[in-house]
Amino acid sequence: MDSIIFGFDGEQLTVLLVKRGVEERTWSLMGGWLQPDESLEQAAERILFELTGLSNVYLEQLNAFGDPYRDPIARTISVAYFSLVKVADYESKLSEAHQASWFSIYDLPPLLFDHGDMVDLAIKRLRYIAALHPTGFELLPEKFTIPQLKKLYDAIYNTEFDKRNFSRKILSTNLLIKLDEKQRGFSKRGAYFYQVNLPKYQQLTNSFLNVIPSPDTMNW
Amino acid sequence: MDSIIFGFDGEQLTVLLVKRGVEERTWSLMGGWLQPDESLEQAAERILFELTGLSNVYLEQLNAFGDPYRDPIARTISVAYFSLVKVADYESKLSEAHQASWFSIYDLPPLLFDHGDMVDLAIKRLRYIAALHPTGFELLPEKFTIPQLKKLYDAIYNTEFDKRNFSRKILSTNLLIKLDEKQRGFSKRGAYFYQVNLPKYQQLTNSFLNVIPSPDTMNW
DNA sequence: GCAAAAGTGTTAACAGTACACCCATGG
DNA sequence: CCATGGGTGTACTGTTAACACTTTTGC
Repeated sequence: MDSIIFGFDGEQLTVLLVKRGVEERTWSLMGGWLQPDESLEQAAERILFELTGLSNVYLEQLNAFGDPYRDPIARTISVAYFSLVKVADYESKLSEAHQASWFSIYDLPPLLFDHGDMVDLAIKRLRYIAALHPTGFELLPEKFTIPQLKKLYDAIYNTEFDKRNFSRKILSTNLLIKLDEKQRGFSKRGAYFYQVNLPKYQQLTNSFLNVIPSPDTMNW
Repeated sequence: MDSIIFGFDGEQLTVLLVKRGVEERTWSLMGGWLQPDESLEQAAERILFELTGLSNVYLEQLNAFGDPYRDPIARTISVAYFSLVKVADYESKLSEAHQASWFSIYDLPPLLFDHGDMVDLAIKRLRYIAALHPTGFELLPEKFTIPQLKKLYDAIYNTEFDKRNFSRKILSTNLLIKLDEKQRGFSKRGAYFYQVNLPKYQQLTNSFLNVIPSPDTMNW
């Protein structure tokens, strides 16, 4: 069981890596073993919690990896999960037991076994999901500004979105609630904070894979 | 390892089920065990081949299922694959060793273990994928007509698409090559056969998960 | 008062939707 | 000659995409 943990530091989309193994020379994904009475998802939650102290986090099964030679020592199957965490919540909760560190997805070190493939696939999946559904909030604090959200999407897709179209599109979902408060200290004018309309958002997340096109609405 | 095998009989979207287990009283998905030197995908291909004699088939990992009590006898993890097969190719290749039979997805018998969940998830995934990418061809013979294709999509989504809009959308992908030949015997006028522009299609399939939105092209 | 980021509106092109008629042919 | 399914076109509507100027405020 391995975990691809995504974060966002305000500029870069990042992945959390640890030093693991006997030699502790190479970086790897956070991982662990499935316990006898755990479901896969429970194990993924536990592993995430052990490293970050976080629970109630966006978590999704990515894929099972089972190349017979992926681990040169023993034949193992790994089910990879990926999660989106709010880096601010995490901060110092980072378990001291692991040497863990965030890396930009555009500047990763060599990784153990097939962990590089896992990260690549996770990035693809994240891009895929985030393009179809408004998921970005999962990587931002409770309160965030539209420019922050745009920077996140810029980072995910390594591009630059048009801020006018971007904010129109986001706001048209009616998923964001504008707060009276402004972000201070970053820009002179200050940007309004927003927060997610949680009930509405959760209704959506439950059904990402449930969306059935109505007649003539296929989207090729 | 379990396999959700989809087919299309011209009217209904169907799933291939077998009688398995000691008592052979309940239906189940086709499954098998991973061999020591096989990758997951190789195992899925082998299992599919053993039952249907087919290879070179659309095959995709669905999910790993690992509820601790999914199999009441032993703790097992199952990686489920789903595949789309051309029923016509298959026909009598059906291995006699297994009692196998096609069921409409709208009329399934009770299934072993969590196989019902697997099928449900596979149907969702198929709907999801087919709405975003032109995959339907995988379930039809080499040569097929537009009305056949429309019937397939009607069956997948349990709805009725508008034939004018449907054919315009399909043809606008430029993925279909019109043949000179007409289907005879089914309708009086006869419908033209088409076949897939394979190179173009394969380029696409390789990148279903690679599609990166260009700026301002997110699709919420 | 100016630099830097926030915020907002308009237009043109395109895609999606709804809808109806003619065509070819076997019987 | 008529019933059945095959094939096509058009007008309307909504969405996407491209683009530029004004506002606020810390310094």
